[in-house]
Amino acid sequence: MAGENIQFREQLKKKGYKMTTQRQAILDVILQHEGEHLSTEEIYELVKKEHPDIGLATVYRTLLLLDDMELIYKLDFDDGCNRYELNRHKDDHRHHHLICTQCGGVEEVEEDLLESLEEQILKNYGFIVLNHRVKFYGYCKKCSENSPKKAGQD
Amino acid sequence: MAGENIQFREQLKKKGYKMTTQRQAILDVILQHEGEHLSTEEIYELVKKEHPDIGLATVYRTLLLLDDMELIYKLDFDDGCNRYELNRHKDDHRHHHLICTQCGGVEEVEEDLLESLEEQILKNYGFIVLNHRVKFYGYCKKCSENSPKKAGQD
DNA sequence: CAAGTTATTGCAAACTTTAGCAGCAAGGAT
DNA sequence: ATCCTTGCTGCTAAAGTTTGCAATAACTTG
Repeated sequence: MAGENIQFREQLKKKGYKMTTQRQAILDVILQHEGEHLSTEEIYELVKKEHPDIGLATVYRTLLLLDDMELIYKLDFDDGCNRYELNRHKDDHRHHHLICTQCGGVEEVEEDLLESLEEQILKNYGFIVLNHRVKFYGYCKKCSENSPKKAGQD
Repeated sequence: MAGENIQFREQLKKKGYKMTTQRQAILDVILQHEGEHLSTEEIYELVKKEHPDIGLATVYRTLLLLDDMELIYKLDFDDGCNRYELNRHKDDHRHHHLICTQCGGVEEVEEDLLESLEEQILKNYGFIVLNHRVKFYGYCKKCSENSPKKAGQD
């Protein structure tokens, strides 16, 4: 759990950003609530317990930053607000997400296997791929063993 | 192109909803602009040309409805607004998006090439993939020919 | 085709997220 | 430890999206 903090500091420094008590506090809350899909407002309320003076805008900005750094991952459950989840596989952005449309759970896949696709994209479209975001929707093992329904979306 | 209209009417009836001139007008605009990733505001402006009295909230609600029915798909390009695209290939896997971090432009890739990855996911994780969302971030042809800068993120 | 039922609309207010700005604080250098 | 540069914060306003409600329009039934 301390690993994320150190890594966070290093990534910030590398990009010329600064570590602040607010950012620390927000990351702490996220780490303490690993596994929950907290919304921005929920994170704001939790952070306020220790830091009552923090501004909501700061929470929004920090979450954006953490998402950029891929320390957290923005989820879209179509419930009218942004929700985030801790991303345990830090600097390696080469992983994908499996989103179960039944239970809402999110798993991660280590395999990448997109190199050939990216080469083809460069060849056919002249587009240089620097990064990617891949989400697979379907049924996780548990749910598919129980009761498969119909497909869901982003 | 008329197929979508008939299909839309039938789906509405099946769910006990009603066809209205507003819904018709909004669907028409989307059909007429297939291939563009229109935002809610853009759709609103286009619809207003023929139906000046339509309310913005109606456009929001109708797009939500069309998204529920999977006649359109909501896209998240992180540009601060909802964008939608027509869903031509129902049940079919969809194309990928190339997002230029320099100019913000969005292209589409027709190739899929994810079957082998999805098989591997089923084998290793027991996860049944029904659909996927793939975004590639980088430099489009034009931007990379001009001035390649530094890497961008989601 | 008129009447009744009920979903839908437009408006406005509420809510969520982003942007601009002046003062503040973090990190590096002295 | 102090100064200095520059990013960061909190506030507020604006932009984007959703919700509540009374009036309206669409489908059903007779």
